[in-house]
Amino acid sequence: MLPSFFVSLNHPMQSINHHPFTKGLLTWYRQHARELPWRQTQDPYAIWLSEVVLQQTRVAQGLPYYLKLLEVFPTVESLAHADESVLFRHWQGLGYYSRARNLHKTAKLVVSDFQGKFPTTYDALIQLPGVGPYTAAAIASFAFGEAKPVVDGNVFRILARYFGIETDILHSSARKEFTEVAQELIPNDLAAEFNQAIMDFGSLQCSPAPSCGSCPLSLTCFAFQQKRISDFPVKQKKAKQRNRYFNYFIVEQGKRILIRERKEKDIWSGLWEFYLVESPQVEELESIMEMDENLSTLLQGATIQSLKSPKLHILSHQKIHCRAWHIQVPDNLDISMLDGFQWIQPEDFEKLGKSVLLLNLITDNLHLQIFNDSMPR
DNA sequence: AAGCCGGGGCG
DNA sequence: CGCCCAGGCTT
Repeated sequence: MLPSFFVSLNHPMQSINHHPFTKGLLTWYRQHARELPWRQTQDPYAIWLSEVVLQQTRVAQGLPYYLKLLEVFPTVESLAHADESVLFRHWQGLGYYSRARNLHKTAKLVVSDFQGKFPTTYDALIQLPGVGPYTAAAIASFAFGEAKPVVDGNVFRILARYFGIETDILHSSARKEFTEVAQELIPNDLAAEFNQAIMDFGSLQCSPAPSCGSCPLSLTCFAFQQKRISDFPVKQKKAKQRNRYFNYFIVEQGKRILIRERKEKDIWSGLWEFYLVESPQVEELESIMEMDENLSTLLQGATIQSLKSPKLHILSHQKIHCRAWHIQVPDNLDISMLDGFQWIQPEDFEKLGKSVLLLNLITDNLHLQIFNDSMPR
């Protein structure tokens, strides 16, 4: 849904789109258009080739590959009849190699099922292997003038800023919403130009670090007017789930246990925990001891037994793989206080804040003498 | 809905 | 050097 100042078109066949965004964009493009080789042709084969090469690929990186591929495979027939290994040889270094496989598939398909002529509509193009919503819209508009808007990262960014669209662009519903907005903006008689324009505008003017000072659309741009340029597009921080391996040691001497407060800039800061050794992966006890000098010292003359523990603790952005051991240090062993650690009576430890992982660990091991009657269930 | 595929550019 | 890129396919 466009903001209210958008004058909605009454019928879809209207030929001129008067929206200030569209007018400004096209005016800008006529002064700033990049000269790119695939813009000199109407050949759907060359356009398709360029679009596949440019998927997830910067123009500067894809350009030499496009030129070479078009030279080696000037027609869809030549590509269809080529040995796939030859195609891969020329794709080498470009990445995303399934693109090459699908390119060959589609070339053979176009030759065998379509007499070497590419389908001429968005709906037919999107059926081809390696042709998704973006590429189908690009070919349909550039080669056949169909008024389908391309919606890529540039378009998400530009429309989010200009209209102040708060939708998370990583959300599954975002493509539909942004496509609907773009569909209302694209002029039926200038679809190809509009699509080329919005790509160049995203690359040259409304880039991730935009040049608003020289932008002809800034006067009507929501993000610029609100001084909220950095707020758009809204994009959920991808909280990559990191695997971490926590090895907890319940170190006991007499009736007391060794604990510390988490103070670093990390999860559970301000909460309390047992002696922890974090390892880069699952490790044998011997390896963990080697990693930690203090632990080696503590273990001299101590009895040790492995504990039941929650195997996996899932946080929004981390997976904690947990193992635990119980260490009983002889009363007569003198342990100089470890830096940052302190001894505590279990009943006092009960009063301190702990992570759910640690609470689960305790609950799983209430049979330990040290926890009897001192910890809540 | 989430994971995977690859390079290069950027701060 | 970690982060980003935002297209299409697979699971």
